[in-house]
Amino acid sequence: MTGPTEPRTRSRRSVERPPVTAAMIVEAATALTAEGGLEGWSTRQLAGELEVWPRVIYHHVGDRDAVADAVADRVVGRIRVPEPGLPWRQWFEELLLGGREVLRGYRGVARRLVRTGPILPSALAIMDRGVLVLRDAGFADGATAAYRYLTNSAYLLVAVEDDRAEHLPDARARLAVTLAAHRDDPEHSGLAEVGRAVMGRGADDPGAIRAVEEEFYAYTVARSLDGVGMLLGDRA
Amino acid sequence: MTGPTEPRTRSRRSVERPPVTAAMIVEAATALTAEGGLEGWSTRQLAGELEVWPRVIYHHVGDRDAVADAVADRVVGRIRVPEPGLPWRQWFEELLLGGREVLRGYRGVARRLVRTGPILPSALAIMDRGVLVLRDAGFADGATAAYRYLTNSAYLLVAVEDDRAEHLPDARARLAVTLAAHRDDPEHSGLAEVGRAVMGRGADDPGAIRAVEEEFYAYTVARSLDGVGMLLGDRA
DNA sequence: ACCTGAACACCGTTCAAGT
DNA sequence: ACCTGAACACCGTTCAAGT
Repeated sequence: MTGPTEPRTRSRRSVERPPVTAAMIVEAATALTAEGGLEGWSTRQLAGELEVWPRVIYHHVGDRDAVADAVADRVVGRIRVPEPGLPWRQWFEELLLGGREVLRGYRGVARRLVRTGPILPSALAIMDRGVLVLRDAGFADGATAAYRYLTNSAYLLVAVEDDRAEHLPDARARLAVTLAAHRDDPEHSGLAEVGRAVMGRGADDPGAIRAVEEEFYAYTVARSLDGVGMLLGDRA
Repeated sequence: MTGPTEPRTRSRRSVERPPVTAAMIVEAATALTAEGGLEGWSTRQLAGELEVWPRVIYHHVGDRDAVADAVADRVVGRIRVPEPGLPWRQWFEELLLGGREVLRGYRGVARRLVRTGPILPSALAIMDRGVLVLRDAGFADGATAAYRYLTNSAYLLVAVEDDRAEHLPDARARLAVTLAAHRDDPEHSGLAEVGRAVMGRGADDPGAIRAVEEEFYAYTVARSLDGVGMLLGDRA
């Protein structure tokens, strides 16, 4: 109903401010993503942030999907590509542990990264290096599959972490209650096992939760590296 | 504006039809999910399908999230739990390959399954058996982590397959073009590697695409089983 | 208890002009 | 070329009654 600016001096933006550019739109969208995730803002909010009408977004960048792709590309571009020459296992440990730090700051980008893959130019650049690292390590024809497997494993786990943070802040509590109900239940001794494993940690303290998440992420990366490592005959 | 029925005889549902129940709502939502995925229907469409006003959904089941949870629980309940007594590796191969068949019929459920985990009663029942299988195989305290890792690896991959089917029907073509541009590019020899791997397959034919997806899913399951297997000292 | 209408506060996207 | 207004066709959810 009312325009995007509030004092409504009508020509305020066009007179007092530089014209909006595509870069400014992506910049603002990236900031909104840092706050509420890639699905946490609307095109209308983004337009409001820049004090323009929604139509301007379409003019400079495109629809919501195009803006989201641009944000994802920017964020993935911040992932540091490890030094070439490192042993393949260490190269991927650095990429995947470092990548998580970047991606978790922009919820929803991990999911999009895995979905679109090397369609994002920044993801393509990383893949280029990673496949070479694996080829040099002796994976031969299997380098592409191994690369997809390793990055999928890790970044998909980041995507679930994002999902849980976004949708179910109380899910841990619900789960704890469910599992506690089966603790010492002889009919479901598998669940009792899980219950003991989950309850042992301080499930209340957010710091402890983060530590458990990080531990499971490291576990995931390690198991996946072990899994592809066996293709080389690495039986360490 | 107009009511949910079209002939608009106003009392049609209440006179000619049995009252709507929670089970009917979940049934209809499951059918809509089979058609367009878990995010592919709205509460208003669901109400329209049952020829009632949207408010009725809330009365019997709850909000959109509650309906989606109920659908996910129903779908996960259709996953066949393998025989106990199978070797652990074979038990998980059957669970994860069979689970994919069920989940792919209801796009979006895999993502929700991984996000909510054993909060879904049907997922809890499977976890109960799976953790026991791993404990009996000798994983001891590591059974819970191994269970989460194995099911995450597999079902998260199903979730991306769903995502790609839903959001980017033309993504394969875009990727093929991107990679083809770097084929035989000496500056990006890693990408050339990928290009050769991707182009080798008939990327046009949908049957070939499905076969490639299935092959990568089997690869993922195998590598993840290898990865946790190393924890047992399985160096086959 | 179950359902009807209608409303509230949003979406993404597009049309048709304006400067 | 860039931006304004306004509209179109949707959302999920809730209010206030009706039977």
